[in-house]
This record gives sequence, C-alpha cells and structure tokens, in this order.
Amino acid sequence: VSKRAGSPGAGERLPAIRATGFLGTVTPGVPLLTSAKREELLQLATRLRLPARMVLYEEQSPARWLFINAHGAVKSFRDLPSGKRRVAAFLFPGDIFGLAENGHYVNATQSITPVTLYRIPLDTLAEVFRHDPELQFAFLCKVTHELREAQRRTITLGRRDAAGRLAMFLMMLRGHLRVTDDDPNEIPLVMSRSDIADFLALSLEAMSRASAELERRGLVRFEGRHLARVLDLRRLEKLAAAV
Amino acid sequence: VSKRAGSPGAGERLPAIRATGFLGTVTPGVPLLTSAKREELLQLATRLRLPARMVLYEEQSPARWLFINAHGAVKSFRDLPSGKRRVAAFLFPGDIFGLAENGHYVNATQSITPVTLYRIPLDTLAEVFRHDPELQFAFLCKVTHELREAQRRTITLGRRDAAGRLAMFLMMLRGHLRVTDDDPNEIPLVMSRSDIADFLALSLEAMSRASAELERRGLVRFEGRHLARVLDLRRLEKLAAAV
DNA sequence: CGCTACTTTGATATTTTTCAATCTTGGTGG
DNA sequence: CCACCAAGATTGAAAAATATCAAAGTAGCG
Repeated sequence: VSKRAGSPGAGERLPAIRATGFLGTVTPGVPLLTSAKREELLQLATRLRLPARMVLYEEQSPARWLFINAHGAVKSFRDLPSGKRRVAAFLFPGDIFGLAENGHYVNATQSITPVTLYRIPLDTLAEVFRHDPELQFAFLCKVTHELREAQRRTITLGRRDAAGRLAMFLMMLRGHLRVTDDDPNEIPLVMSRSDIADFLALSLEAMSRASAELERRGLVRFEGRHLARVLDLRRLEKLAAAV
Repeated sequence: VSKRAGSPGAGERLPAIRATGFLGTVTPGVPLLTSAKREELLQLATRLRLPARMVLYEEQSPARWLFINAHGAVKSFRDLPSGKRRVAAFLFPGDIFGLAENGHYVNATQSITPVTLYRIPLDTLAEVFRHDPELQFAFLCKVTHELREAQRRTITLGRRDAAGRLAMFLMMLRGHLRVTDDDPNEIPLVMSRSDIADFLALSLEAMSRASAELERRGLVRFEGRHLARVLDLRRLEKLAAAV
C-alpha cells in the first residue's frame, strides 16, 4: 500500500468519517469504512493543504468536488442581504462538505485554521457509488448524521436565552473532542467570537455578554480567546439541556 | 405489475421521492427512482392508512421501520423539559422519515391529517442497499436534500422578526405545492397555528400577531384557519428573502 | 513598541415572551 | 335546527431579553 504525495503527518491521513449509523447496526465509535475502503477512497482523492482564511468555494458557485476534512477547521456560511452572516456549520476532521444542490454549492466555505483536505470529483464519486454500495452506505450514514446535527441545532436556535445557546454550543464542541485529547474539560475554540455569534444567530455583543454570564456563574472560564475551560460540567450540561 | 392491497386512490401510490440531486446529474423535477425501482421498493413495504392525530412513534423509542409518506401530513417534533414543543419538520407526500440514531428514533412523529404511509423494516432496507446502489443513491439524494432544508431552516430561525419568519414559512409551504394544484396563490395550512409557532420557535401569540401583520401589510389573507391566500407575491418573497 | 483587528462594556430602543382575558370555530347533542 | 361546549386563536398590557449604537479596552503581530 503506497502513500501518495509523501507521508502525511499524524491526523492528516484520510480520517474515519464521523457518523453514527442510522440502522442501529453500526456500533458507535467503529469507523464506517474499513481501511481497505479508505484506501480505495484515497485513490480517487487529491490531498490539499491550505492556509487559514482561505475561501474554498463561494456560495452558488458550480460544484465540482466533494471535500473531506482531514485536519483543521472549516466554516460553512452564507452572507445575507442585510450584511449579516450566518454560519451554517463548523467542519472538523472527519466531516464531509460540498454537497451541492443541482450542481451548485449552497454555502460558501472558508478555512479557519490551516487545513488538510481530500477532494473528490463529484462525477467520479457518483460513478463509484454505482459500483460500491458499501462506500455509498458510509456516505449515507454520514449525511444522515449531519441531518440529525442540523435538526439538533434547529432546536438550539429555538432557545431564547443567549447563555443557554452558548452552553449548547460548548457542549457540542466538547462532543467533537477526540478521546485522545488530554483534558476533556479544555475546549479549544478555533473560531472567533464573531464566528460563534454568527453560528448562534446572536449579535457579537450578546455573545460576549453570554460568555461573561457563564463565567460569572462559574460554569466556564475563558482563558485567552482560544480556550474554554469547563469548571462545572454538571451545571453546564444542565443549562445546555434545559428549555 | 400487480397492485397490492387493492387499487390505491390517487396520490396514495408510492410517491416519487422529493429531492434534487447533489451531483448536478439529476434534473430537477425528474423522479429519482424509475417506476421499476419504485415497484421494487413496494415489494418491501407495508402500506398503512392512519387517522389524524395518531402518534406514529415516540421520541427515543427503538427504531424498526423507515417511513415514506404517500398522502397527508405528518409532524416530527420533540417535547422539551420546559413543556415547550419544537416541531423539527412537517412531512409531506414524497418525504421520508424515521431515520434513527443508533437504533432509536430521535423525534416523535404524529399524523396531522389522515395519512397513507409506506413502512419498510430498517434491516431489510440495509440489506437492499447492499445490493442495489441505485436505490440507495435515491435515498442518499433524499437525505442530502433534507439536510439542505434543515440548514435553510436554521437560517430562517436566525431571524429576529416574527413576520419575516412566517413569510419564509409560507414560501416554504408554497414550494411544496404540486404543480397540478389549482391556484399557486392558495396555500393550504393543514397544521394548527400552534404547530406553526412550534416550528418557527415563536410563542403562539407572536405567531398570531405576525399573521395579523402580514394581513395588515396586504401580503397575505388568511381565509379560515386552513388557507393562506397570497395577495402580493413579490413583496412576500422580498420579505422572506431579506435579512 | 505601536498598529490593527478583535472584544468587551454601557445605555437605549425594539421585539418578543408572558400572563390574562376574550373571541371564534367546529362539533355534538338535545 | 339551534344552542352549547371546548379547543383553538386573538388581543391587550407589562416584563424580559436581545439588537443597536457608541466608546473603550485587549491582544496578537509585525
């Protein structure tokens, strides 16, 4: 088995697709694809390493590739006529993006950190799906997984209170931590406050006040701009769950 | 080709799956499944006819079937600890529901009107997917389609103004009208105001005031509880698009 | 060390929620 | 056929929360 384009660093190989099965047949935590299948996918993909703040594609531009995030963070967003911006999703390693609608991307995407991506031509993918049901099934599970996350988020946004929304966001990020990460109470915040505000549909100021409130109540401490330390998980969970 | 369980009435056959492809290869409006494939699906499915207000399954209950809506309307929802209810989706003919997470349904579902559903055992479906990539692909497109709708909704909910949210909802419903329907300006509202409020994450009162505002501004007239007549499509679209 | 971008804080305005009461409508039974 | 009932829907007034506008404070980076 040859490694293409040199030896990727740790965490930069084609990652397991992050998802849980929808049939109850897939055990959580078990990768959806065997390593053989992943190797097969690799043959189709081009690896890209890109710096932070790079626009991957624009809203409504013609869709040619599907992307798999292997390392780093990407945001998917839309700019509204009013000048507001809504972040549709943050994409972490193991996440897929670039699913299009009638041949056009729906959201714009931009790297937040330096990223490593695998890029697969959509027509190739369609062809592969025709011949490889197992591979397609992995994608189906993944998209289903993302659909559930989107629905969950819908419920998040239904909340009135800014602090509760932020709590849900932090718990969401915490859920994305790899088990290998050192301290599960340290939540890295790769994105800016402004990005979080756009994600939670809050004004930047409301977002800032919400984080101040979480600190005041002793649930979380924000250490610098890029780390949230959970101080009282029990109460943070409770706040995130409620409403 | 035999019709099982007698001759279904119009609109109660296994419907085309409502979706647009994500590869740009599927022409909008063209059914994802050939009639042969639909017939194949039929062999696996059980047809159910149920009255209005029937609970199809509870939140977090073990998932055994996937459902395809053939006729009528269903709501998918979650009840929150506070007693509030959030409607995750309204499901119309051609919609699929019952995608589970680790073997359990995520939302509860209830029929709004009398419905005709096709029910397919999940394990059967998994088996079929293994052997029939084309059929699986139709489902993949459908789930992708629903993911986009969920993301769009996320943006809807990000709006502050109740009237704008209601306008977006009405435009969404209008998009679901079949081309065969008589007057594209008559939007049937099968669900209650309360359901709409739960869908838009508004209080019932705010919902009511929002509809009053749309009427006052001459965009829509609500004729009885179950019909919205669009009076000024241009301005309604504008209101729905803005922000 | 200073610039620039990002973030926080303060005060006011706008909007929605909440609580309470009234009004409609559709269905039922006398 | 009509009156009544109950669920659903509307309206009003006060309370709570976020948006907005404005200004000051921080931190990262060259």
